[in-house]
Amino acid sequence: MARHKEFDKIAILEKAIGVFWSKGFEATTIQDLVNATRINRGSIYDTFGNKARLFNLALTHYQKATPTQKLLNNAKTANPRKEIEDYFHRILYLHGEQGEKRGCLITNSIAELAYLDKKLAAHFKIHINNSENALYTLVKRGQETGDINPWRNPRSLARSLLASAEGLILISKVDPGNETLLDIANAALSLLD
Amino acid sequence: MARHKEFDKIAILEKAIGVFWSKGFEATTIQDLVNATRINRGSIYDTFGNKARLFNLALTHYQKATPTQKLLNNAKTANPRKEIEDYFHRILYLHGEQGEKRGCLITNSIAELAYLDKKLAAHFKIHINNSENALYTLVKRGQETGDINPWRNPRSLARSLLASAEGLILISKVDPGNETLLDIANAALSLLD
DNA sequence: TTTTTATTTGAACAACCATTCAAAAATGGT
DNA sequence: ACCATTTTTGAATGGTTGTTCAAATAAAAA
Repeated sequence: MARHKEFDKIAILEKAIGVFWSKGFEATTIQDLVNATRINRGSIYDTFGNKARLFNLALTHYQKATPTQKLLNNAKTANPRKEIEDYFHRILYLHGEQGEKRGCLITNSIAELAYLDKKLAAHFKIHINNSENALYTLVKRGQETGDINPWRNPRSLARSLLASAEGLILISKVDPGNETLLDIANAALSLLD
Repeated sequence: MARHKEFDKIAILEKAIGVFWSKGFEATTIQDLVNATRINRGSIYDTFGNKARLFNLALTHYQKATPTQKLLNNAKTANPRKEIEDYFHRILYLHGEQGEKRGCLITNSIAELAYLDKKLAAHFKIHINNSENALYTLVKRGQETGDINPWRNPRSLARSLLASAEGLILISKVDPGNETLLDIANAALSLLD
């Protein structure tokens, strides 16, 4: 055995996420990543392969801490209506007035790369499907307990909730007032009544 | 006076739009634009300035042919409910099954560039505000004629319609089934009842 | 036809891109 | 202390980037 790595892979990955999140994949240069991570170019390649692979790892790691991930974790157990409300409130907190103005890394990447990169597109499709299914599970359960309007088609409702969330995140990038984002979230939630 | 230009500026601009639309701003190279337009690099610079200026012109020209532009033109005169329904139907036609899978140039550009380029961000903000205001005008008019649910706040409703449209366009990029996009549009339109 | 002015052309530019690699440095096991 | 193994380092790679420019070309005006 021999020498250990001097840095924490995950800490580096999280710094890389920050760069990709702000600048997008194409606009991010290896030099940007060197500056942000403060490790040598060679170490980046040695540890993460190349820019595309690092981006993939960044995406996957980023995903673990999103409102959507919490939705996935809680879909089968949590209070359905409250969980959907919390989902929107987390999004509002993240992208609202004092939150991020760089949108969501996944949403940004879908817009930038889904048409060009078939492998990434497949990854994004799975992510969107998972989100839809988590919302579907919650809606269905909420309709059974009577907390959610039982007359709406649960699949359609799940899809439109997700679209509202994505639209909200996109619109948050032009920095509208907080009331705008609140209106969007509340209108989406009003579909539960 | 002397020589005329051999090419049609607008025809060239539309070819450039196609490239930016498919690849985004950063991933598009001048060489891509040379290949697509079949005019010389020098002519591109002579006619359009530089990449950033050409992109601006492309955005502005693209905007003139969007569903949103039609909304802006008709907001004060058209049948309010029908115009909003047509807005979503045009989006469905453009981004649905046999439509574009590259999303909307403006939506894509917001995701890619709004956080990085303050000038573009201001441009996008105006565009979003105009869209919201057109929808607001239509909702208000529809509420007066009784075609649209008068109990909903017209400003909130306009905002959520726009968010649904943006979400629909984003989700269309992962190529879901047509029913998914239809569900989103119908749920948004159900807010008018 | 000649002059004048604009467009077209292709080569050239420096800067920057992602990536590679051999040498140097460092550490755990013997 | 020494060896084996890995990480770290910094320079170098070849290709591509956006942009410029002087010369060649073409056409309207004289």
